[in-house]
Amino acid sequence: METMSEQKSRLFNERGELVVPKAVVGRLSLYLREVQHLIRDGNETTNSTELGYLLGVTDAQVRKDLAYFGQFGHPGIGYRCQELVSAIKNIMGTNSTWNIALIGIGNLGRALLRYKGFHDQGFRIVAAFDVDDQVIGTQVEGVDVYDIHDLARVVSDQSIRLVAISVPSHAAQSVVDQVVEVGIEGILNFAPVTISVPSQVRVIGVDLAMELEQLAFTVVNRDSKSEYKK
Amino acid sequence: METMSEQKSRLFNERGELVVPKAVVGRLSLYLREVQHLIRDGNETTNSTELGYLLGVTDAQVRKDLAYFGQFGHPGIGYRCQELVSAIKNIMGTNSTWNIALIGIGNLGRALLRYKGFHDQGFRIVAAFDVDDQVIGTQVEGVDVYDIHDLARVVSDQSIRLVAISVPSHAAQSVVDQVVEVGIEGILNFAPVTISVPSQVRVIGVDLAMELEQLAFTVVNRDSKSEYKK
DNA sequence: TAGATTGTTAATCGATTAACAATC
DNA sequence: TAGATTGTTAATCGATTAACAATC
Repeated sequence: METMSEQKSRLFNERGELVVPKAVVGRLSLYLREVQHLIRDGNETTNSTELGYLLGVTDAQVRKDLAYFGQFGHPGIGYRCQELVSAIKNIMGTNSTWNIALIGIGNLGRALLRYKGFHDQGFRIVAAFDVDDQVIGTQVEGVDVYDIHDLARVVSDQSIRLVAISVPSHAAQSVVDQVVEVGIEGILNFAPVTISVPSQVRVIGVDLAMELEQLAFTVVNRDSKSEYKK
Repeated sequence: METMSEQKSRLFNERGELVVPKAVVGRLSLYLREVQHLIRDGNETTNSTELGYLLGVTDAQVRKDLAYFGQFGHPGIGYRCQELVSAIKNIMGTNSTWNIALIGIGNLGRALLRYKGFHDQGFRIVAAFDVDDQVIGTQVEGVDVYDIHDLARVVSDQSIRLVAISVPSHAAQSVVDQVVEVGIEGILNFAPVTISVPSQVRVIGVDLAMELEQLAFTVVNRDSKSEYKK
């Protein structure tokens, strides 16, 4: 591909494999969040030492992480906050808005519908789905609730590529199969079960009980040394 | 410490530092979840190959991960599911129930109060806190809602060591300071901001918008190779 | 210019995998 | 016993850090 952008050629090697360590991708979101806060606080520029301090990593790591994606630092100056935010958003694909479908209007589903944080980062829940006749056809937080059977049509009409799934565990795999069927590319799964998808579909699982478990572990096995600063 | 248990002596080195890689701790919860499912499906034993398949890691890694904490496999047989579950729960500190306080009764807070998944894994939200006079003194999902000023008393009365914080971002640090003040040991932070705590307090942050960002990245930068199986 | 800070290379550190003797 | 599978060592692989020439 001769027309491949410079950015892409940095992210992939000759075999078409993503060459950015997974850990770096995780930190990218954190950089974005911190730089956005710095802007809100009136900062024009920042630098690897400051960002490293905010994230609890070394300055060398900050520079190396960002350098995977191009050269947007300025020697002697640092990183211009606005520039950095828009560069990271470009990399993450959040410079334009993503339409999201939410499946499962239980307590968590409703909380997600009302959650303001998504919008600020370029995500918009534009459709909700459920199996309960009581809610189908109504609106929740201004979002239409559809029968899950209308999935294909709504996904196509609204150009939806990502879904959030907040259905009971026992229903999760069946819902996943349905969203995969209609061509969804990424799934945010809140059901505490492992789901199977074809290799071209991406899944991120959020298991709230598991997070508490991790916390319990770090508290129980706390020691003198490790410092979780920030 | 002569009386230190064998388990503990495996987890810490001579300098009192935790010697288990962070990544292993993350997988421990996943092992627990999968083995519990295997039990539900009627399995008595499992093995490193099966667990590796379920988690998407190698069999060697499963054995090495579990071996950090002791020898609970049986050569020629594998791992007895019940045994493994209770071993992992012991390690994670979830063999007995943890009392949790929830701070911030907004949409997400209410969803957390109603979430059934915590209880199954040994967590119980026993008290909720807010600043809104309308809800203070009432019950939500059978849980008393207190004024945040009663934090010290309730935390002490109910032996609360962990809190979940679901307040608006701008209020998060102030709430954190208050829970630290009353001796809370671990914080699950749902506010999308970095918070500061003294080094003895543990924090895990869950940022829902960030999870969607990660998902968007993997979808946008998808390539032929990487397979996120399961 | 002098001072600051990047991007990148090479060295270090840590985590994963392969292989296999020990064990049931 | 033969077959299966562990726990562990050594080899490999990948990620982090230190150092510094290049640059503003």
